[in-house]
This record gives sequence, structure tokens and C-alpha cells, in this order.
Amino acid sequence: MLDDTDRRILRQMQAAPDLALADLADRAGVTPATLSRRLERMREGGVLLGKRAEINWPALGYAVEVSLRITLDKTQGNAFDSFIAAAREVPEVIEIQTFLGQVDARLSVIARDIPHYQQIYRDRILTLPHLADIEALMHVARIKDEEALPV
Amino acid sequence: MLDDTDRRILRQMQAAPDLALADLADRAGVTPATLSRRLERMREGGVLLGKRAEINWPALGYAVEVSLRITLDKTQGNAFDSFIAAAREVPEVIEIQTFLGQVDARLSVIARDIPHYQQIYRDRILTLPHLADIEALMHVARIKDEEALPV
DNA sequence: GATGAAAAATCTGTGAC
DNA sequence: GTCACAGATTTTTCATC
Repeated sequence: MLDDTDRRILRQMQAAPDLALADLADRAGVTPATLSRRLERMREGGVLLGKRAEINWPALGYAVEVSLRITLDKTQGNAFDSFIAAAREVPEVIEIQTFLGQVDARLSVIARDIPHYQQIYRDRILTLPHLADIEALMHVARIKDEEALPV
Repeated sequence: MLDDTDRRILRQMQAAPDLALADLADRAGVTPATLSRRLERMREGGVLLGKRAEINWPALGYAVEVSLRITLDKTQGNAFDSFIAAAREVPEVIEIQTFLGQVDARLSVIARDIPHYQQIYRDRILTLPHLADIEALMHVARIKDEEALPV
């Protein structure tokens, strides 16, 4: 379903996502036409989901990022679904992850500064439905190494 | 430094990252020429970091994702730096986040299946330097709502 | 100083081999 | 899979507000 050439393409694409097709083709050792066809195949196969614009939040004035670990009160019907639905509506929540086990979810929240974070926390997080427990961690850095993914 | 037009562009770009420039220009209510110039300005200003290809790991055969919460033994010199440096070298670690506080870092690890995860965990995670404590959470879903970001 | 229209340059996708 | 080309897209130029 996916051969070494495809993997090489994906690897190069992670290492240099903004490259034009011709340059990416060079690096992956194929011609642009081949690359174009393989990308199309991977998009159709659902392996390649699309592109995402990366925004530098601190540069935009959002200096603070906090990771919240959430446990829900699951005694009521669909606590999970209504919690997620409500959390998605909070603009400052930029990421939601859900888990199997004792902890139910993790939210990443961004804010301009600490007072702004406090305000979001009180007004928009603590008011989310079915909360049982929250633990907060102040974020320092996010590191991803695009060149060493297991493609 | 960043006006409403820029914000509108960023917002539309998050909502539909794969759109061609001309279509994006339409939605943001500017001409392609203006859009091109403003994007360039935001790239230079460091607000826009670039585009990133999104890979569907399960479709690629990586069905398991685990979130590891790491506490380090900081009694030795630069535990932090050497831990991060070593973690980056593990291909299956697709994300590293560091924190201020009692918990030091969070790693996202992907694996083909549970036995494969166990193998990575034993051979590549537990061998990382300066580990004091690890807590693992099995990942269920990752949700991001690009249409409700605080741009 | 930034914008819009149109030309110029570049890039992508398709068909033939 | 490759080559060459047509079509589409992006960037730059130039005049304008």
C-alpha cells in the first residue's frame, strides 16, 4: 500500500513542508510528475490529511500557554461529549486530547499574559460542564523534530 | 503591527489551510496581490511560521498513541537538556512539551500496536537519561477546532 | 504607504511515451 | 516512471488613491 518512495516523500515533506513540488521531488529523488501523482494517491488513501498553517502565538501577543489535565464527573449521561463540545467553543483552547483511563482529557489554553489566563480560567474553563478535577501546568516550550519521525 | 485585515487572513487560513491564494483572498476580502504581500510580511515578522503537512498516523499503520508525563531527576547538572536531546532522537516521539513546575515534560509516542509500544517503551523510553517518574495515558482522539481560534 | 489590475514568472497536473 | 506541455497559480510591476 505504501512503498519506500512514499515514505521518503513523507519524510522530506515533514523536514521541509514549504518546499515547492519540484524541489521536494528533487530531494525525494523522483520527478515532479511522479511526486504529484503519489501525493494525490496518498491524499485519496487518507494518509495525507492536508496542510496546516503554523502560527507563532507569542509573536501574536499570546505569551502564555497552559496545559490542563481534566478529569470528568462521569456519573451523568454523556459527560464526555458535552464537555468536548463546550471546550471546542472556547477560542483560547487550541488543542483537545482525550484519553483512556483515569485522566479524561488534556486541553492546551493560550492567553496574552497571566491575568488574561486567570480570566479565561475562571470564566471559560471552570464553567465547562461535568468537571471533576483540573490540574494545570505552565508551558515552557514545544519541540518537534520533523527530521526524525518514523515515516 | 498587525491589523484587522491580517487577523482576518489568519483566521481564514486556519479555517481552510489548503485553499489557493485567490480563494483565500476572496474570503478575506482582499485581492490576491494584497494577500501575497501581507503573507510575506507576516512570514518575515515571524507571525506565520509556515505550513505543515498533516499525516494520518493510523492510516500509516501507527494505531497507538501514548502521552507520557515525565518527571526528571534534577540532582545532576543539565538533566533537562540531555533528556530533551535524547528524546528528540527517538523517531516514535512525535512531540515534546516542557513545563514549569513539578512535572517536567510530556512526550507523545506513536507505535504500530501495543506490543510495538511496549518495545519502544522498554528500549527507547526507559533508557532516556535522568528519568525519575513516568505516567502514561493512552490516547483516544485529538481534536482541534481551527474555526474558533483567538486570531 | 498601501492597494488594485494586469503582465510576467513560476508552479502543478495531465497526456503521450 | 519520465518528458514536455497546457493550464493554473503566485508574484511583481506600475499606476492610483
